[in-house]
Amino acid sequence: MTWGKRDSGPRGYHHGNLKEALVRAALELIAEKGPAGFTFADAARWAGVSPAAPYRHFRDRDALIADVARRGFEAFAAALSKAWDDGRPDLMSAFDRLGKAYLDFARREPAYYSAMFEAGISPDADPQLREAGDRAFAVLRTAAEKLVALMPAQGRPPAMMVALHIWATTHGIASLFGRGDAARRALPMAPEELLEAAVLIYLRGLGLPEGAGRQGI
Amino acid sequence: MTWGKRDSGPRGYHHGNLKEALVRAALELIAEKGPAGFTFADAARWAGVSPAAPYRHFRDRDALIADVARRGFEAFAAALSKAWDDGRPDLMSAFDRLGKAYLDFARREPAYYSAMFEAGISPDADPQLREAGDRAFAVLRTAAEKLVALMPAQGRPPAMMVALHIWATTHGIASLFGRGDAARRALPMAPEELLEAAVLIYLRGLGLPEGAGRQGI
DNA sequence: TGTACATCAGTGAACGCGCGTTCACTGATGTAC
DNA sequence: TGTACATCAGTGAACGCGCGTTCACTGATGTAC
Repeated sequence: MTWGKRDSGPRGYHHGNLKEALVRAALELIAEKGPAGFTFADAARWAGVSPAAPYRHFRDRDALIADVARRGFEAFAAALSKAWDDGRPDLMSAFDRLGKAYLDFARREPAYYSAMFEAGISPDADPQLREAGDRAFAVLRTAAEKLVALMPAQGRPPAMMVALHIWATTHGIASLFGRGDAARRALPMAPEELLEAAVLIYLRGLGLPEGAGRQGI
Repeated sequence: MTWGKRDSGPRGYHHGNLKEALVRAALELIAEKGPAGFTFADAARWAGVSPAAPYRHFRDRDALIADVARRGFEAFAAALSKAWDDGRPDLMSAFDRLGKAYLDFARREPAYYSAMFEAGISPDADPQLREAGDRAFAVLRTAAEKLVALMPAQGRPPAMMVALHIWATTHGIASLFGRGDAARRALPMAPEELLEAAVLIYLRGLGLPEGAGRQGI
């Protein structure tokens, strides 16, 4: 993707799409310097616009970041949803894809991921933000439900708990090892392998019958 | 703890312990406003000293944060080590204590935890920082080794991997749910319970004989 | 189809502010003899 | 024990800078008739 500052041909007095441009500026700048390392004025400069212009679209810097986070959650939910694909062709491989999609998103979109989880904005600040976040989590939760349903009815663990376990482990791996930035720990294996092994062990621990959820079973 | 700005009696021209005071100031301010939300000048003001004074002790703001992170890792290693207590009286309860100590540290010392994991400073920047970090991780790793040693020799998983799994899960829970600050997700159970359940399931999945590592076995 | 007008989305200059950093300085402390 | 001197750890004033924010303004766009 090559979002230039002026890639949409000649512009006049009006930018035409400043709101979008500011969001892109924020993403660029967060990716470059971290969520705390960019300013409102920076974003305006990046978009090629006067420092007063952003105020037409966002109340302040936090509102801009919140909007970035919201979009991030939406993209995240879409990516997870696509990977999960309703559990096709079989639960286990869908589950595997889901984890990889999670790590992939964190690595490919570190700016979104930062805005979503590390920028210190509360999900309760904005209902739309919260909804988008909930929608992303709902994918994990649905997957956990399908998985739990494979198990014998008695002794089934709560799907919510399973979803939270998977989320925490994946988020932990992503934030400790799975990012492009420096400040990340080195690993003796790929984050994807680490995650896959963790999930396999965990699911075995849940008592999921070996081979359950595999195609043909 | 009540670290006042001038709690050590009357001071003269010399502060006497400015380096320590600056570290405390950083902790206070990080806890208040996040790792990005404090400035060198802020720290000086907090310590009751002119804005030029900190330069006698730290090259710049990053050096101060790195020092805070190093001390954090040292305190962290000590806390984990104490909780682990060489696996006494039995491995499973020591393991349980270890996880709780981890979460407890993240909650009780959010400023340290932020500086260690979220301030964006690379562990490679400073050898002492790296060593302190390694020492903390070594506790987890030792615990994982002892645990793995309980298993039959063939099919033993690598202790390193087990340590990384536990670390990632615990870090994930701590950073998603286990902190005092806002911007954290709500949970239908205590982070400690969530972690304990995750570890139990995981260990079962590793094929650890039920009851192994319990006292009397 | 033209035209008058309202609204929208930018400008650019200005402001007060706090930050990081440097500098010559000075009071306090430690040490050699 | 006293004194001269070196070193240490602060001061305080100053600088240039970029930020956030406001303001009256103006060019561009949309719409009623």
